[in-house]
Amino acid sequence: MDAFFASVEQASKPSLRGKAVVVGGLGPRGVVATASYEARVFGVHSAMPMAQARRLAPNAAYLVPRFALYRSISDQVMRLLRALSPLVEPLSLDEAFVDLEAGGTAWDERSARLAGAKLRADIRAGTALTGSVGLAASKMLAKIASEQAKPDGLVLIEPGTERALLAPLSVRTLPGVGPATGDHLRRAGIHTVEEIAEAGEDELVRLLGKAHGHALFAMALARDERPVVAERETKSVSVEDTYDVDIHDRVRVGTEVRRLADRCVRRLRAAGLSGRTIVLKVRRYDFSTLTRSETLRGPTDDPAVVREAAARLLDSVDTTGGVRLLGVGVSGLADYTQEDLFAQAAGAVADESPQEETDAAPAPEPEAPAERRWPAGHDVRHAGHGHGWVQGSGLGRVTVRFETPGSQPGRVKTFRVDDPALEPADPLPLVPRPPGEDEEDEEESATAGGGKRPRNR
DNA sequence: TCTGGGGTCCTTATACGA
DNA sequence: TCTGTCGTATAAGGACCC
Repeated sequence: MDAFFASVEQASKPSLRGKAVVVGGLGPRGVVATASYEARVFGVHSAMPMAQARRLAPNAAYLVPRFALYRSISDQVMRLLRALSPLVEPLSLDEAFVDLEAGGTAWDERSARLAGAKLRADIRAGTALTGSVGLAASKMLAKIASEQAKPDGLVLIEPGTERALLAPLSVRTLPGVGPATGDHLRRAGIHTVEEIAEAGEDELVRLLGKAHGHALFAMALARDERPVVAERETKSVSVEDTYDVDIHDRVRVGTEVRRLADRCVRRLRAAGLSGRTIVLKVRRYDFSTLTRSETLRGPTDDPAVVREAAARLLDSVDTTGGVRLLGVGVSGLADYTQEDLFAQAAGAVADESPQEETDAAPAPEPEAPAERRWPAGHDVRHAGHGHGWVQGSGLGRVTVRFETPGSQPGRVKTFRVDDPALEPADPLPLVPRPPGEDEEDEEESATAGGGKRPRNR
């Protein structure tokens, strides 16, 4: 999908169409998740600090991500993909590999182009969004093709042309070559894919190590036999928070770690998993990151056990100077939920207390700041004016634009944050549902994260 | 106002039992 | 009995991806 989060927001908010839209964390330490193509013109891109984005594009619309909505649209698109083949490998909410041959959907260039074109049309009809398609003989090449196809295009790499096509490209186009490996190669005088091939396998292994070296050399020769795998098992579950200001108080650090442990266990249990290894992550004031881990004698999903392990791990960490991020994770997963006697014995019987605080919004209670109660971009309903979305809030006021996916760009009105006529609302479908076709069991209605969740992530 | 959150995989060091 | 070695777990850190 093209600029997925930003495109969803534009589709759901007519006044933002054709405008620079930036979706990401709005706090002092937020980063950009997705920038619309209009915003990219200003140099804004993913992973950029929000502060920098605001300097580059001060007039863009800045919105917090609405994952529940994106997930429901993602599910819709993935369903279209699974109609093409049972072999669908999602990479994220907005990207997936499909083995068209295995699905019997395509067997040559012509049939592949047809399938790709139809898919793009179906996506547009079903979601009002554009998606790009890359068609090729391997995952790596399909991925590169889809990058070239963006936005709103289709690219097919013809068999036999692969190596010539790769040769002049930057090493950074190959999957697995990021900033560090890119620098490494550059210092060795290797800038293009062709130069990787010329360097030879031994040299690459010497430069980058065994796994990476062999893999990269194969990629450079357009050799990639990795199969499309539909179901991948989850290997770890973790949660982490970056705090708006560094935490110095050791007691506060302890309570945060406990909260994170509880949240992590809730996710673990929701997935029907338990795990043996508990991991604590600490990012300090200077951005140095360290992890401490401990492996239990058996898998657990007991909040008290995880909490106490995390607390023990914290004991071995120096937090003077302050911490900016804390995280708790569980790995070494077992897919069955087993009450483990050893692990349980390790934790006191002070079991079962973490039933408060739902996974989602961290309790926007009475005196929550306006920005928390009315997050920018979220939908609302006003008794008199109908459906709209929060354009901004603060100082006791909330500004709402009244429009819906199918309407003309709407009007803006401002209310007091405690106006009783105003209440949060669920997102509306981006495409009007054809009458008489209520979607049956898969009813997820683009609402909050309820309902079933994909087995992974 | 520098730098999110959720993952995966690899490398290196160390400990330990056969 | 002593010593080296081999394979496997564990722990910590890094790179990468979306």
